[in-house]
Amino acid sequence: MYSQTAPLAANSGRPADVPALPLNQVVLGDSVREMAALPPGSVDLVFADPPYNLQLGGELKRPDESRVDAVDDAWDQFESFQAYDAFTRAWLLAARRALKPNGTLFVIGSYHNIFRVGALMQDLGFWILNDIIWRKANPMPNFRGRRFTNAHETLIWAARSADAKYTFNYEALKAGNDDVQMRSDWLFPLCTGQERLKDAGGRKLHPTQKPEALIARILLSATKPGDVVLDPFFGSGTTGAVAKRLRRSFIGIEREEAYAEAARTRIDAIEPLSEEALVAPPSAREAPRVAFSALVERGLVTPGAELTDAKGRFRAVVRADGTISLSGGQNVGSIHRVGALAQGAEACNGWTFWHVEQEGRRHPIDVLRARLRAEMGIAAE
Amino acid sequence: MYSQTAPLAANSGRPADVPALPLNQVVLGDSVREMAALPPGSVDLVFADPPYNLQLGGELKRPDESRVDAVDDAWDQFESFQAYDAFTRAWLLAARRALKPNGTLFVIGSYHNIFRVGALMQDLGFWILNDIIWRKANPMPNFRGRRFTNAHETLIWAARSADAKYTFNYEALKAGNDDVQMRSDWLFPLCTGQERLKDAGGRKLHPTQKPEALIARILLSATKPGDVVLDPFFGSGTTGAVAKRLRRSFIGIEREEAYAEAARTRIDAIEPLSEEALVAPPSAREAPRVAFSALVERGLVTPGAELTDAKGRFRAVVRADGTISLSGGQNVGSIHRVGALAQGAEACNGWTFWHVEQEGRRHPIDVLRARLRAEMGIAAE
DNA sequence: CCGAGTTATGAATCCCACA
DNA sequence: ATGTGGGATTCATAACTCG
Repeated sequence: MYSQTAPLAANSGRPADVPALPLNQVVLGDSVREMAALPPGSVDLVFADPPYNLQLGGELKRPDESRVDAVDDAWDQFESFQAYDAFTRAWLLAARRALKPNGTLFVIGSYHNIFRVGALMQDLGFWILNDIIWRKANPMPNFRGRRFTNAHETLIWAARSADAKYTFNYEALKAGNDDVQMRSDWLFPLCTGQERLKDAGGRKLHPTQKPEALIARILLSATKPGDVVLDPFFGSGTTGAVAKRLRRSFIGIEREEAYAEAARTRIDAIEPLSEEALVAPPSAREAPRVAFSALVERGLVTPGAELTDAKGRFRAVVRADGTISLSGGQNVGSIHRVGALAQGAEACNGWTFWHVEQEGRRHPIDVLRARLRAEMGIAAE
Repeated sequence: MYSQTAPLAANSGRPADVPALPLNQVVLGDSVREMAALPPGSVDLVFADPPYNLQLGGELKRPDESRVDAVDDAWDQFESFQAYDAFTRAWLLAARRALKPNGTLFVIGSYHNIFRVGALMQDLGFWILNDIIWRKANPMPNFRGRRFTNAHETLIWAARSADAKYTFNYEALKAGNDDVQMRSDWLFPLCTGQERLKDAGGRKLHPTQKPEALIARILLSATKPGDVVLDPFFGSGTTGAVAKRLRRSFIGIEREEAYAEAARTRIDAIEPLSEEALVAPPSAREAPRVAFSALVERGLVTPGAELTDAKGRFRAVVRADGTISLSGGQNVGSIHRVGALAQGAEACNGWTFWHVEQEGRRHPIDVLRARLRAEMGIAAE
């Protein structure tokens, strides 16, 4: 198919009764059955993005009355937790069989399914190395204001067994991360824009296409060039596209012909990176965003403290939850809103409007924010 | 102990055979037994930081450090996990019994135990609302360089059942977060420095003392002042200290006398915040209902007045009974229904959709409602 | 061509008081 | 318990429109 460092080695020297690996192919079929057809102990990494079993109720609308396009596909419907567990157990066992003794497994999921998956992994003897958080830079908001914005997904990284000598490219990751260790929380945007595959009607081809950057981080962390990556829920083929670009081999299993075909076309168009390009590029850092409540929580401002504007005309009291209340009224809200209310303005930057008196001097609360940012330093991203 | 909004109410009016709540006390004893001794349906929130390295009858090893022969490996793990699951199931059931029907539960854990806890919670009927990531600003590095820096812990927030009407202080959290929704990833530093309790020898008193800021975020999110918070693994008493400061009641259960005693001393020294620093900011949801007809009756809008949408595309006339009629048709109904009809939408918030022109300016009728609410508020005093 | 304004959308377990 | 209807609710990003 395309030049690889070691694809042939993976198939050479096998006995006549052991099937060949379908390297760099999209296999149409059931995950468990097709994994069972692979030679045991033959893949270096499994990346699995199984159905999440979302259990959605009715339809959900945005405040502007537009309808949220829910994941209501048949493949995400399970009768019960018991049925989901049986499904999970079956594919985990098949994946474990396909893994080399020193291979590792990544699974991604949400709170709907990840706890069940993780517990079953432990039951089956997988050895968890890390849980990893994909922090979404641009998650969908919670439209009804009834929960925290669901702004992350969870990955579990596990070795086939506790004593495995697994691959972890520690030095490369650290070098690409401004020379500090790669943490267990990763920040990436959703897969949108040009990267998102569209069908003939211009609609998204697959409801849950993952960003290539996320898969790239995984392959760069836990595989070497030429390694074999198995994805039993191939979908739109992101794993294959990234594997080809990073000069890894892949095996994709996908049940739906439409997805499999789209994935083949997608992967064919990929040009593998040059050998020397396969070093992790340094990641850029962002200015940390700090909320006023963080200042209160951290004790840089104490609840009950008084805020004033620069000239001392308006006064407000800091509350424990990070809101403030305007003196002489019952107006309570954010530093920005209350600042706007005080002035009768439509908007206000509370960070520069409000001041605190500390150590005999009055200074804007923005100074405290700067101090907190400095304290948080590297970790804030 | 200290002034609370409602501690007495929680114990009043109970039948003679129902035990009193040990409010604002540290109970020395076993979590499951002491929770079973509480009256059922009596607490608003449970915060649990369960151990994951229990030595149950010598059977259970630390999940992350057990080094056993490969031969016994799987069996031993199974035994260990089974014991841990039994322990988890027992305390989750006891906590569920102690919770009010609309109460919620927070559990914190790491990849060693959180998957088992989460799966069991689902099995027992808890309804997961969010999983929340505590991102550590200053995590301990991975010294061996064999894994990602373990830079977070996971919290699970769950209601007692799927149909519960749980407390979530959405508006306050948003206002304290620069007016954007609070996300599921929270950044806090570890508990260090002055906050960290020390024993007589100057060593840390408790191995897993949580930062007060983390607990404060939880209580401010999911409880009201005066609510009862139960912590079955009280340890150094962080939950009690934060509850007292935020004027919530607490019940702490701790097995080890040394921790219980240290917690009591710690909590006694806490001074509750002022009421002003804690009163909930007004939320639109909880604002007193004002009917549009009340505006007409009070003369803030006169019958016959014309309403338009923001851009003047739709017009309606106000009727004496508080209904409106769409111009150019015979549609009559509430401001909401007619607004929906005008746009061909399923629903519409008439308060923000319809505008009136008064004193030469066009503003939403919600402004008039706010004015009436203010008048009523003054009249009520 | 550029900038401002508008529209579209993403793995979502998303209301609640009252009759 | 079930149905009805008032009315509360969104953030980041990309694409598109228009002047």
